[in-house]
Amino acid sequence: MDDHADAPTDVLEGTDRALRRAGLRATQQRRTILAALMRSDDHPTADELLGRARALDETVSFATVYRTLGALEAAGLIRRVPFGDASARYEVTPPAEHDHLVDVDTGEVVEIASPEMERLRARLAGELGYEIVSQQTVIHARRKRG
Amino acid sequence: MDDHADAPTDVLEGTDRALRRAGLRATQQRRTILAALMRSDDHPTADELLGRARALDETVSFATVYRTLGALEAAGLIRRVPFGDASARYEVTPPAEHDHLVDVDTGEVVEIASPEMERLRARLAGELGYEIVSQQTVIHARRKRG
DNA sequence: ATCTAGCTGCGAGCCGTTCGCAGATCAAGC
DNA sequence: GCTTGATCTGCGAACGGCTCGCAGCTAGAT
Repeated sequence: MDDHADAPTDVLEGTDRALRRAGLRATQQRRTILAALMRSDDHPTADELLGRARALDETVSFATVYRTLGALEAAGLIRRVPFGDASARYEVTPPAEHDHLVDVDTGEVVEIASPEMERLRARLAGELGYEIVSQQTVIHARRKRG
Repeated sequence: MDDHADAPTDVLEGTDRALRRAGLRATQQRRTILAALMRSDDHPTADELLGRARALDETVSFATVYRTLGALEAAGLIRRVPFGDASARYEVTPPAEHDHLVDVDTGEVVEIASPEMERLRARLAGELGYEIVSQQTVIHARRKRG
């Protein structure tokens, strides 16, 4: 995976294609917002994302961040991660399902990817007659004392 | 398990004991609010709960519902279930962990209890050096056609 | 029965989010 | 390229869920 994107052009071109594929107009602001989220390796709130987007493009406004996040979420490009917080947090839709573990003391977030888990969930839902559309697991945990 | 509570006294006595054990003063309002949640078999919002509590006792107010929910949650007696909604939803803390499956078409909520799941989660967290404090899984799913 | 820490109701206020509108912008068709 | 119209944006005002400050009330210890 590319772990750093020095050339903004790369990221922006990627966002452009992604936006078009999602049936959205590729505006300067949407490009910027999506790019800002893509280069984030945490789970920013709309507010934090506004800050990061503005670092790339001054003109991005508050309302547009919210509207864009809504549109991108509806398109499935990104998703909302429901930590306990008051405000919503976002991540780009990951290629494979994963869960989130939150350290209750530090607030640090660890992503847990487990095919085993995924299979078990699918099986349990299947037994009830359901197909999983999406899934969100947030585990609150504390570091084990050693 | 007792699946219906015809005698309010029973429920109220139960709430009283629970409140005291949690180190909270057993006021009329808290009793009522906790009782209202206990006899709910869904996951009411604070607003819905206010309605149900008022059916039992007119005097319960808005602010008190929120304050009580906060106190009860902090005490571990109840917990917040983070469905996608704007407003928080609550349930009395279940004896055993369970996940929630939400039918995306009907909004219906199914509770899934799986020891296997619980074990797997504990194992995965353990491998990362964490002890699980609490956990919330919300699965959005669609009824299988057939 | 008395006393006081703790709780309640009320209303004002807060914070994240949404909305209406007028002007700007993208991109399809010329 | 230029025009054109649907779509998007910025602004500020509004909204909904929730919290808080205050004055009065109450549980429950003494």
